[in-house]
Amino acid sequence: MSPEQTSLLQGTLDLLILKSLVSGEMHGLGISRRVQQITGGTFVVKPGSLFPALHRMDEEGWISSFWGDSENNRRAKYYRLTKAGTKQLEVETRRWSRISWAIAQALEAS
Amino acid sequence: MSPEQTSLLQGTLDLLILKSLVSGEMHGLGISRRVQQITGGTFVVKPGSLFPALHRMDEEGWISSFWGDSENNRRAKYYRLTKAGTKQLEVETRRWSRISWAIAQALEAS
DNA sequence: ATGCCTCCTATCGGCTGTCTATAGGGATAG
DNA sequence: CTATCCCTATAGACAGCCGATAGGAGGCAT
Repeated sequence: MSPEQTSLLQGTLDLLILKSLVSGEMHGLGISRRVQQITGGTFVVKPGSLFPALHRMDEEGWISSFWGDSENNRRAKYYRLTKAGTKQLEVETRRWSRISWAIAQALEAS
Repeated sequence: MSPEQTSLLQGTLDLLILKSLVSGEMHGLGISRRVQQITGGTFVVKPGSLFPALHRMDEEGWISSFWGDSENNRRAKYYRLTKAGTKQLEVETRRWSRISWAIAQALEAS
């Protein structure tokens, strides 16, 4: 339906994952689907990008994980935002604001 | 004066360089200064990022270069947008629009 | 002329983080 | 029992930014 999908900019994946977890705990593929949804299909996060990121963020302490069962009755690892993760989301959101503001400035320049 | 300077997102450097050349040909350090200017000091492009990028873009045919003298009477390599570079600037601008739109969507999500 | 500072270009090694491709196990359907 | 999802996972490759470093050449003071 939306054939235009852009590859991620380095550094935006964490932001999108953190944001997608605000609405509640989710398992890996669920996060992937949610990212695709909230970005209007622009970003598609494939397993090879997703899992390394999740593990990294787990080690950073931004998310915590536990095994459970998916809605399709399969073993799935669920992830949840930690307090530190919520804080990190704010940091990255501010970072993004700075960046997008700066580039907008540049593109408006004479 | 502006202590907040963000490191570049991969993929945005080309856009900023192309854009800074719209206002006329410039030498390397001039481009660096101009990028800093049009982004309100948010992005600072250092030599280790700048010159590899310029050489890459030269090979791609987006910019052309020639030696000349700087305003301070030093040898400087000047860069100029090519036709292909102008087109590439449009491509990257559209790409950026898609990306920033998508992330804005994500951040507004409930 | 010597030495120092600024301007300008340039390269190298390292690192982060994404992508492609591949794998495998457990549930479910035919 | 076989195929097919669903879900997690890893390995290898690679692009591209960063810090550090180098060096030539002009200007200026001593």
